[in-house]
Amino acid sequence: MSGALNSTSAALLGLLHEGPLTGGQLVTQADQRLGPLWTLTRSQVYRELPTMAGRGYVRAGKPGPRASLAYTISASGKRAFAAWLASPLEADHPRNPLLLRLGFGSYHDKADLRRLVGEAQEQHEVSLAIHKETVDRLRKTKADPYALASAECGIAYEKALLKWLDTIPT
Amino acid sequence: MSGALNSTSAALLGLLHEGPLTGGQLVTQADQRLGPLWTLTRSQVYRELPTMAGRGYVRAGKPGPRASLAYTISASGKRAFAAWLASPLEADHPRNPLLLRLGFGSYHDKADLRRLVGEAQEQHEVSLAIHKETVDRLRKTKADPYALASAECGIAYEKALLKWLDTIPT
DNA sequence: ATAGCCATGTAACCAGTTACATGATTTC
DNA sequence: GAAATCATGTAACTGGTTACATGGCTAT
Repeated sequence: MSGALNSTSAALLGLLHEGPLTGGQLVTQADQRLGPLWTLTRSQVYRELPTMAGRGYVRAGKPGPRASLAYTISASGKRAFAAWLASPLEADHPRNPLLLRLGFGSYHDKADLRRLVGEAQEQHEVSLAIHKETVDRLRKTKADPYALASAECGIAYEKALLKWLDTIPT
Repeated sequence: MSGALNSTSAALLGLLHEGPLTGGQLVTQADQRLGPLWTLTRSQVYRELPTMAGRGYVRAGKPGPRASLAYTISASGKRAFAAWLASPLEADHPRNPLLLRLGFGSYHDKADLRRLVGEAQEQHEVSLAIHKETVDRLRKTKADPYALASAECGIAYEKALLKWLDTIPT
C-alpha cells in the first residue's frame, strides 16, 4: 500500500522524530523550524494527521486539554519518512506575483509601475531582514548547519531579487 | 458586484487584450508569454472562462471546430483588468522543495544529501539555460522590455541559487 | 477510407486558504 | 468568579493537478 508521501506529511513525520506532538504543537514547530521556507497551515496539519494515522504512520495518544491528541510516529512512519528523503527531488516552480504583473508591463502606466516596483522592494527588504536575523540567531545558537544553510538561501534569494529590481526600466 | 480578480483571471484578461482567443489558444499564449514565470494549467483556463463570462468580463463567440469558443474581452473586463493592475501587489511566498528536505538535513545520510544537492544543481542549470535562451530570443526580437526583464529575473534567481548550492556543507 | 495521433475540453481529486465555533486560561 | 482573550480544532471554499473522454486531423 501507500503511495509516496506528500510534502506536508513528510514535514510532519520529520518533526515527530523528536517526540510526540499535538496538532497545535506541530503547527508551532513547523512555523519555527521550517518557517518561511515551507509554509504549512493549521488546517493542513489537522487534515493530514488522521490520514496518516489511518495509514499507520502515526498513533494518537489519550485526549488532552481541549480534545487535543498527541501523535507518536510509528516504525512504519519512520520508514515512510526515510523513503521520502531518498526519493527524487520535486521540481521547483517559482510563481512570483510580481512577474505576472510585470509580464503586462506595457499596460501599466508609469506611475503604477513605479509603485509596483516600490512595493516589491519593500516586501523583499522585509524578508531579507527576517532572514538575516534568523541567520544571526542560528549562528549564535550553533544550531543545525542545515537550518543555517536554508536561511542563507533566503538571503541569497532576496538579495538577488532586490538587485534585479533596480534594473527594471521605469 | 465583483470582488477583486484572482491572478488566473487577470492573466487571461491581459492576454485577451490583443484579440479574441479560444481556451486552447489562451493556454498556448499563457505558456509562451508568461511561461515559466507564472504557470497556468489547461483546466484552470477552462474553469475560469465560463466564470468570467458570467461576470460579464468576456463574451463567447460562435462554437468553432471541436466545440471551441473564442472569447472576447468586454469593456467591463478591461476595467477589471485595469483595477487589478492598480491593486496592491500580493506577497511572494517562495515554497522550495529543496529547502524542506534540507530542513531535515541531519536525518539524511551523506550520500543522500549529496544526491539531493546534485539533483537541485541539475534542475537549476536547466532552468538557467532556458531563461538565457529566452533572454537571447527577446533581445533579438526587440520585444517588450518587461518580458525581457522578467526573463532576466529568472536568470538572477537561478544564478543566486546555484551559487548558494555550492556553499552547502556536505 | 481507416488507423493512429494529437489537440481540445471535462471531471474528479488533492492541496492550500479563509473564516468560524468552541472551550481553556488569564486578568481584573 | 465573570469577561475577555487566545489557543485549538473544524468546516467550507478556492486554486492547482492529474487523469480521462472525445472528436478533428494526418498519413498511409
